[in-house]
Amino acid sequence: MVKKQLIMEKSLELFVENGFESTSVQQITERCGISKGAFYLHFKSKDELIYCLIDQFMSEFIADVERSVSGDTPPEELLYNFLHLIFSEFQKQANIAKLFMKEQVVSFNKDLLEKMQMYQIMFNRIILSVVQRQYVQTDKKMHLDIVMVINGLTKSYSELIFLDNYSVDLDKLCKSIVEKVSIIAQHANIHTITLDYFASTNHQIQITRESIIELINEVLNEIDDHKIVRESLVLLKEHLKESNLSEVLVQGLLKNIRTHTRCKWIAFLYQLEIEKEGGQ
Amino acid sequence: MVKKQLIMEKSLELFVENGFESTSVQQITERCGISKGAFYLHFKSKDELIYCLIDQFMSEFIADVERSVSGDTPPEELLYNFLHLIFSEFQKQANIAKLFMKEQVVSFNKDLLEKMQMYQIMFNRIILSVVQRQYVQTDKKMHLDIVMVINGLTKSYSELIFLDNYSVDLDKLCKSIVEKVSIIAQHANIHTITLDYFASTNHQIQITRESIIELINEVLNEIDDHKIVRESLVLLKEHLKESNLSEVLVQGLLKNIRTHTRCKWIAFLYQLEIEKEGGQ
DNA sequence: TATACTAATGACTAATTGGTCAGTTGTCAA
DNA sequence: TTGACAACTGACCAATTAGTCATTAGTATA
Repeated sequence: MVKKQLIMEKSLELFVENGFESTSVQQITERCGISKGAFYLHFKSKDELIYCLIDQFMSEFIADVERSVSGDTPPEELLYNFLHLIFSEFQKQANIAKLFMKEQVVSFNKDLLEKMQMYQIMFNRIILSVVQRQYVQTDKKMHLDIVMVINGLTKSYSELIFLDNYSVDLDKLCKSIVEKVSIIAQHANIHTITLDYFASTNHQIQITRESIIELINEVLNEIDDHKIVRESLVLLKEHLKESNLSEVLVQGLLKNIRTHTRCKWIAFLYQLEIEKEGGQ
Repeated sequence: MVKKQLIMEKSLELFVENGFESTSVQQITERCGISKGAFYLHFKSKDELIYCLIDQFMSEFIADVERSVSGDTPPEELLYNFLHLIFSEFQKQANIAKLFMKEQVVSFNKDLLEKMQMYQIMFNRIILSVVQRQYVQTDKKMHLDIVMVINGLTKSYSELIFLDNYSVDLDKLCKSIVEKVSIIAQHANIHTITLDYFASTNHQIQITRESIIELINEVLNEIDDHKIVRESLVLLKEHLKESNLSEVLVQGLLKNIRTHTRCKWIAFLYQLEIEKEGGQ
């Protein structure tokens, strides 16, 4: 399995350097010092590689972001925590962050495109929930515009830092963005986006119990170690079908699996699903 | 020459649909209903096509932007004018605007990359000059951060409107952005970017008299009609070498050529060059 | 009609692409 | 030493690519 990681790392470098389309499998295998056949031992196709690369990063990333602004954070620290996590995660995974900034949606296959869209929506949802909690005083009509401001500032500062290699003090940067957003939340009156935008994009994302079960099965096939994680997953899967566990037990099981990187995404979707059920 | 325009239009469509790398010359010629040979009658290579496409749009775009915030605009309207021009220009040239948002710098050849970088710097300079004039009261240390805010907001709202097809009232949108930026200019205190960033990027852009003369010669070869434009260009070229005209005459000649789309860029660079000279 | 010219064609090439698979290598246990 | 097995190789394939060029079509002038 270590070779698979090697391929992912080296190919990521090449994608950042030359773009996805312009990087050939040949180039990847050369940089890895392996043969072409070895590549196809680990990935069914070049498309699967890019899909893996993005999915692995994004599922973990979104789940981390979600946790950084979870219920037990004081409302006034939400945005700061959110920003800090994003920028430090970008710093840790500089290559894939750059790939996201440079390469855009074009030229990805349909599956990946849909997935990306879903991540985008989830991301916006998280930001919206941050805004709703941190800026309770602000008129709700402004909330979506504030989401746009956060999105825009994050984007332009990210590019400055990671593409232009401008070095800043992370703490100061986050504080400065929080300051700007807070000022706007306090004083701005003109809003341009209405909730129908979110409504129109939200219904596109379909999380079903079946899709989560499928995901769990996938992960169960992949991990062999970690008895606790395996058994928790099995129990959670059971619960999805039969609803045979109390809430507190489910929360415990979710905490069990969240430590495993491959499960963060499942935990996130699971939480969303049971919240949806509870709300109805 | 009408066929060249056809190629540019149709190829632009395809680039937006599939990306630059994934669009083959074959596809372009098919959509145009012409043969492969005909394509290479108008463009030396596929690279030249994309270069033309971007350069033609950008040179005109930047020059228009620059004019929209020129000296005779009341300071309090500068940012509004700037934003309004950008968004309405994007609306007019929706396809190429989308291309810029979707396709990023990767996979372009070196020449084009340098050019793009130059445009980016010019763009930032224009925004900075807007900020400096409209927000004179604001601490200068905040100016670059305000530039970042404008950049970020423009970017995220553009994507919302042009990629997600969210329709908004242009006037209201611009007012809302101006409001946000003004609020930040008034209240924000934490700044994260220092002028050394601009200093470090600015020296990269080298406009020499020779390069302007070269540009003028290029355009002279391309346009046959328009006697006034031709003669103005020749006189301006002379003046670059000999400095034989008074400032007021030069300004008049610049006004003569600015009406011609292919000359807007030259006029812009020329203005920059003579200002540089005057300042020294 | 004959000539001269440009505009346009599309079969062609050489190179590269993603992907395959018969065969080789290395590493175990028996 | 043998045999079984998985990891790995790289020559190979069909498809596609950007770009070329001998040929043809169309048109204006003589």
